[in-house]
Amino acid sequence: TMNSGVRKSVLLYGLLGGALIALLKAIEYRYLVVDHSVEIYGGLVALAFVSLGIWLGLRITGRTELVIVREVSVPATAPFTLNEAKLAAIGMTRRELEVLELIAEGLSNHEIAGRVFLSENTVKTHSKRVFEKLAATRRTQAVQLGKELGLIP
Amino acid sequence: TMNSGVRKSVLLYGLLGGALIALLKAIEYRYLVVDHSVEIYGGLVALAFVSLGIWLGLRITGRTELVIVREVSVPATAPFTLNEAKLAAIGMTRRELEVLELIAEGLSNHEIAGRVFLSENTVKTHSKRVFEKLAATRRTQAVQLGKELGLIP
DNA sequence: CAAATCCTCGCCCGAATGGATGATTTTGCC
DNA sequence: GGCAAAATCATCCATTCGGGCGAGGATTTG
Repeated sequence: TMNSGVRKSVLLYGLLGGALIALLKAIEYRYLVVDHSVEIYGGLVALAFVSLGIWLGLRITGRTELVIVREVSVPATAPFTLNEAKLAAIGMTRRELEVLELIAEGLSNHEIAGRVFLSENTVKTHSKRVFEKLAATRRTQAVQLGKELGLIP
Repeated sequence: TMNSGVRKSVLLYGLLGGALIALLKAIEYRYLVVDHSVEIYGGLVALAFVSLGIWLGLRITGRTELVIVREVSVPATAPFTLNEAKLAAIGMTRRELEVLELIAEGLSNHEIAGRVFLSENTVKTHSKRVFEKLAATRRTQAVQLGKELGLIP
């Protein structure tokens, strides 16, 4: 058991050592090796194993990124998106919605007619349909319901 | 310069090696050392440096805390706080504000009268004052202005 | 093409609302 | 207690609004 571990290590540093020797030879450092062969060899081997250890250490621990998600509450003025579903569900047309919006702005039928270039009677017809579809009997009520349904801001 | 680095390494593994040898002696592994001294010694040194490397690797990386700040758009139903300042600025009374709130809910004067136990005429008087102070001529307009001024939700 | 839907406009009538004015009672405060 | 502000109620009148009914034209869709 321990024997195999030792043999593996021996094989490993033997190979590394051989490689290093070859490298040193190649770059003409032979004289150094001759002079201080043991120190140089040992030092380089130590350096190599330290590097290996560092690599292993980084490898086995993986990226221990501690992810902290900090959620910040933002006031967020809901930008208002028209509730198309509700719009279709109650069968309200674009023109009717447009009239409802103008009613919500506080305009009279006469003013709305002037704004969208319609006769006052037409505006009355549209508002009438709006009331029917919203089940309202007053414009203030229609506005309230329209807001609740997300049809107007 | 390089000399000092090498000397340091030599000193380091020299000391470590000595310590290991002492350790081995103490635990009666001398016969092994005698037989395969070079292999055992090198292997143990390699093991030591690998351990050092692993320790270093873990040390230098530390725990990288990755903080992610996520802006969560809270529905933020602004709890609505009555704008007392505006209220006082335009001189609107509590009763008048109450009537304005009910108008905003879509109630008729008759319904409001029933709700707050007033005669319809009184409700009309209050709503009239509300219109004066808001410079409105219609209840839908008064509601719109009231919302803008922060008098009603 | 025919049917359906939407948009447009008109008329009538009753109910609701807005505006003006006045009066009495209640309430808060000095 | 007395004053000022607020709240209450009323009447008259004009305008607006809501509801019912009808109808013609434009656009889309089967």
